[in-house]
Amino acid sequence: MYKISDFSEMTGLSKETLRYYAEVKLLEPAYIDSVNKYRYYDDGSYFLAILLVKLRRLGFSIQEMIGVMEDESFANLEQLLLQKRNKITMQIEDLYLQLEEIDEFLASGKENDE
Amino acid sequence: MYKISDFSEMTGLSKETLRYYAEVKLLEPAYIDSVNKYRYYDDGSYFLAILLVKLRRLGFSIQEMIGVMEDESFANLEQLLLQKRNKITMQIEDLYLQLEEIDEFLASGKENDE
DNA sequence: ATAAACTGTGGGGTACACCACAAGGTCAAC
DNA sequence: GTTGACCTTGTGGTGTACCCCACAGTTTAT
Repeated sequence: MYKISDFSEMTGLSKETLRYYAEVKLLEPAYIDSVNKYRYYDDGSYFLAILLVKLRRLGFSIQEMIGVMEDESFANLEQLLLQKRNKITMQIEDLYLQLEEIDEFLASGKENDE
Repeated sequence: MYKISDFSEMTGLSKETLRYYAEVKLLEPAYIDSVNKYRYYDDGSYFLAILLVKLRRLGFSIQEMIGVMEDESFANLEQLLLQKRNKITMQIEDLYLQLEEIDEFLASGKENDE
């Protein structure tokens, strides 16, 4: 069982982030001392935390990560990853459209200059 | 001179947005009645508002738009558009990296499954 | 003159993902 | 057993780009 500071160092998640994740029920401590309210994490928490760190790097939002964690078997993880893939693909398309619009704007500017 | 409601309809910017743009000094009314504090916009405002609507569609943030408006001659508009283009290009690259990471994650998941 | 329609300011709220205190209780080490 | 490091909760703040509401003053039309 690790106290929050140790666990923070192990995972790279700040203490505030860990408290926040507990608050939003994204990653709840394995055990909370009923007397002093200290949060204790275990190796299972560690596994989950590492997964969260990865997902965060992949651009998952808190809500999306909660979606992942809700399914304890992670049977849907692949599905969710594919969904995320699609989202990103759409974002890329949107950005390409913005690029095109900027290029059009630039082109129209040139015309007016001449 | 147009009152805020008329100007809102002309430009497609909501009254709240117009007040907000005035507050952040992005688009200030041409004239403010010193007695009743009514905001009045003119055709110059209209030209600027239309530009803002366009820039907004191009993904410009408020700060970026303020950057555009600070230069009354718009001599730097092209530069700023090119900068924005670069930003978007970088965002696209980041998203591609995320895609790759997801693909790697998916691939590693497959391995573990078998 | 009066009512409807308009305007202003000020304040609060939204979503996101935390960070930064402060005040008070607790634990570990010596 | 005391000191210092640690933990808790609670509150407030960050930045973005607004929206919404109440209350009060103003203008416009009849």
